[in-house]
Amino acid sequence: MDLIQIYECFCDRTRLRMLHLLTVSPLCVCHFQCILGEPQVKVSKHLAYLRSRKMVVAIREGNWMIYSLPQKRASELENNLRCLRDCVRSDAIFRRDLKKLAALRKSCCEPAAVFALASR
Amino acid sequence: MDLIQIYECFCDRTRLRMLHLLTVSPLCVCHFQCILGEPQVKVSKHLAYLRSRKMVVAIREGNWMIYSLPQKRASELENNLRCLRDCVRSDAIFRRDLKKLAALRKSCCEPAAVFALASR
DNA sequence: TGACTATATTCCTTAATGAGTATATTGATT
DNA sequence: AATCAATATACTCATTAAGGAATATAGTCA
Repeated sequence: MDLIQIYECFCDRTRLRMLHLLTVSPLCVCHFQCILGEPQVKVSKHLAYLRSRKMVVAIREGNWMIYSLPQKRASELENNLRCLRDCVRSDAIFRRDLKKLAALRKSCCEPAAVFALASR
Repeated sequence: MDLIQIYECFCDRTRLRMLHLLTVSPLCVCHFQCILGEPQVKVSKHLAYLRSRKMVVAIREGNWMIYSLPQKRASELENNLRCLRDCVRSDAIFRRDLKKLAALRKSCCEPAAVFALASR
């Protein structure tokens, strides 16, 4: 994997928050919409961007698309994701994202099956 | 310091190589030209880009401009620079850059005073 | 089949980026 | 003052990015 591509993916705040969330659990589009508070188009397009660069993979589950980090990740990606988590540990927005995610995992509407996949 | 800005600076290969080199030693424009094999404009403009985002600082030394990482660096920057060095440890281009730098430090033409500053 | 839900894609506009060419600036030297 | 060396800036062009609005697609369920 090309380092530059990783940084290109990282250099938009929305994508950064998405990737950060994906380090915790696979998620579907509606989860992102809900947690990030961003419109569907925006979420969907950023996911397409990430997908085209092999930073995430997607599988369909009925009506839902479940996005996750690739099973097998280049070490550069691993390193940078770890670094990211480190850097945002005390960042208000990223912390709130994690909280919202935790809440979703309990309360969740529908595609709760998603979270079963989190056992990677 | 804003994480996004860091990644924006990181997402061009020339800038990435520059920052990587600066983790070793302050350097002037002509050093970058020589090590990277890129024309003066390109080097100069990328340095301006980095400077405008506070990723590097510059001081004048006669005809030369000496660029270095800021003395006091945000922890995010430190983390990411460390991560970068880690990621490129076995990368051919980055390794060659380091070799060329080492060579320059011995043979160097003129603004050798630069390297005295490396004792940070 | 037809409506519905979740998601993706297209089109458009605006702004930013990267590279090259030419030119300007600034300090040093004679 | 004139010249030179090192570096910076302005201008132009092509490419990419980001967002919004509208529309398309693909599964699901009655």
